[in-house]
Amino acid sequence: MNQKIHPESYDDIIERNWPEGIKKTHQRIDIFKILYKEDLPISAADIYDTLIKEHPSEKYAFSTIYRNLIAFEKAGVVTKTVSSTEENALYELKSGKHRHFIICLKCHKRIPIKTCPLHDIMHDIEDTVPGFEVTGHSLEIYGYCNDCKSE
Amino acid sequence: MNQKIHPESYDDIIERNWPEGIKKTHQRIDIFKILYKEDLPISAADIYDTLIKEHPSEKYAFSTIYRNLIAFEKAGVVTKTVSSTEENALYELKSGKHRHFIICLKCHKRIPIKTCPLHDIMHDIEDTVPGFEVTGHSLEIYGYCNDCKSE
DNA sequence: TTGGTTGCAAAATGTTTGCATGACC
DNA sequence: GGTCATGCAAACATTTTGCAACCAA
Repeated sequence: MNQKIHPESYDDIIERNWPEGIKKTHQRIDIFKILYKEDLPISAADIYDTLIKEHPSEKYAFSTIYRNLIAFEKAGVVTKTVSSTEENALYELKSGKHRHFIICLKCHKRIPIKTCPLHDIMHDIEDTVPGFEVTGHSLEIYGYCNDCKSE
Repeated sequence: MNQKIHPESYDDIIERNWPEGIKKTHQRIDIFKILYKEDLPISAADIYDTLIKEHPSEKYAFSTIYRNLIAFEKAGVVTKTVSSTEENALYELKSGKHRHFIICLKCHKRIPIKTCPLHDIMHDIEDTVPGFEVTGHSLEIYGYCNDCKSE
């Protein structure tokens, strides 16, 4: 979602991706843009910091950020995740593509992996618990990245 | 770890499984027994409730529980997990066996699955990010259990 | 005896909520 | 203009920390 295809203004992008039934306020547009530009899961605090950095004259309340992340999530355009390497929740724009991360336990860098290792075996998993209807999964791979493993 | 092989007192079990370098206090022994008997990941609040139910005359502080869970974790006998279906951390005794759960999104029941779907493909995952040294992973399967899916 | 552990209270953290003001359609 | 969203402050829940009293080794 972060590849530049054509010179296209953010206004157009927002226009095409804006969720149904969510009123456009400048705060919501600002938050949406940050999520769009970031492409990686980020925390509410990250969003707040970016907001005040990009719009020093504006005011933003944490409650606004949280309320809107919840609103975006309910509208189906944002995914919330918790991770053992982070002490607070992370949010990302739902891009359509199913994605997992390989995460460095030292520097907490998150690298998306191209394919889902579980894609071909989801049915087998469902069979392991009779009557259970599987709808999804979460997966994180841990270890040490090239920069951190030497120490 | 919860199968009954021989009549064996908890004292013996504690004795054989007690971590190195951790002083035995009755609080720690009580917490350890609860984790041993429970076998599923439980929260600090669950442990507290069980403690005061099983030992109504004793006093326990949450700080003691948290401090000792951290101590057990550092000593390598307890695993802490965070989950998107729970708003607080869960703790379980490290049983040696690698385990994942299939979790109902409605009733939050956690059912261990017998095998690790990633077991045979961990090397492939490591190859997807050059230079990364994979040490572990977390996986949770979500859906609706037999009792909840009908509604 | 003595250093580690406990209970208590208070602090810290991340997140949510109540409410009056303000902004979007 | 009416309704919904915002900022602020306070509430909230979980977890952490400081400290004096206590207990296990």
